[in-house]
Amino acid sequence: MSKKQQLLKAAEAKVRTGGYNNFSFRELADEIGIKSSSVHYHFPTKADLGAELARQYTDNFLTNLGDPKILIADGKKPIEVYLQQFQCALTQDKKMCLCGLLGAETDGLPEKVKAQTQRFFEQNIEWLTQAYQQADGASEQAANAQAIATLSLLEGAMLVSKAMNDTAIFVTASAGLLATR
Amino acid sequence: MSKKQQLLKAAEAKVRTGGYNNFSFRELADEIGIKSSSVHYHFPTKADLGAELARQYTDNFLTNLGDPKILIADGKKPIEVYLQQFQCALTQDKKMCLCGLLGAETDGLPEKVKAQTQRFFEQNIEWLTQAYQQADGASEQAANAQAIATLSLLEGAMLVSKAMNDTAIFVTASAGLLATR
DNA sequence: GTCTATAATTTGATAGAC
DNA sequence: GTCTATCAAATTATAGAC
Repeated sequence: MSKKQQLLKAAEAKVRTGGYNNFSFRELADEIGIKSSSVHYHFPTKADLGAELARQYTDNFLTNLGDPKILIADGKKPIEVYLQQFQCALTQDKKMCLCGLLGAETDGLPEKVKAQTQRFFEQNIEWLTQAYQQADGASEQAANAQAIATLSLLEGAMLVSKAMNDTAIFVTASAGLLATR
Repeated sequence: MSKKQQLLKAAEAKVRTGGYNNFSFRELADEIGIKSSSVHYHFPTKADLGAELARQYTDNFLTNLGDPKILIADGKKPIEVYLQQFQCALTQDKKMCLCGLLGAETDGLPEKVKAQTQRFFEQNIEWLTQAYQQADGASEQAANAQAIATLSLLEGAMLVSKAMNDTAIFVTASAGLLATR
């Protein structure tokens, strides 16, 4: 892995633990064995690093999800896949969603970090809207409303699970999403 | 208002904007016209201030809610009252829930701040559990699960609304809570 | 790409006078 | 309760050598 990717990986862990103000260039540099001045070679400013972090996180998240249409064609339920991805982020990494945390502190972020964070939510709502339209045959308006509710529930479930240090909370909170109606 | 309360008020605005690491004693002191060293008279350490902030926020939040039993006796629906309180926090203050933000960054917080943040969630789940039991006649187990889902949905709805800078998101996300079933 | 060196600022905190 | 003075450490960032 390139030094740049190592830096982003280290930063992701810090931000997902305590937010954008919870890491410094020196800490990241120490972790991967270079000097803080070298970090500025890869990322001129902290805002640049934060924006790239949110950008990659969003792209990876959506890539891992795949296309709702293809999931259905493969006999999978998109909402189950989506829920599973959130649950893995919480139970495997034992950390909050990166963009969930950044979104909560959005008004305290540099412009370019805020913009990339917002993109995460836009694209997730778009994905979920398509999923609900194609799986349930819902109208676009109804699917969009369901998408917003689902995204909110899952981000909130992660947040409450973290706050109470109990991953069972996530399972309980999200159980309703899978209920057949 | 005492200097101590003024400090807490200033700190609340900062934390609800950008998290626990988004304020300094100097900034707070400047805002209310004293020196940073005087802040240490009121709060020995930053963790002390943070813990007191979360403590008061939780107590005020629950006091404003009132007793679910009495709300029902007054002909009000507890869940509507609860939702309204979250919505006001978002639309009037234009800020995230204090403990929502602190909860998301819980692993980056001093122990005593974490403890007070956790208390917010415990007491909110307790309140909602009682509300669901008394309003819907649900079993304690079912009411508890509904409580967790409702709290998660509302914290998440605030988070997503903030991230997308659109309060309509909150309304859409929470609309399902009021649906008569 | 990485280093040394350094600058300018901020931060949490303390000692002691008034 | 608030102040002045001060501290040690941390932070973001830059200049220039290798």
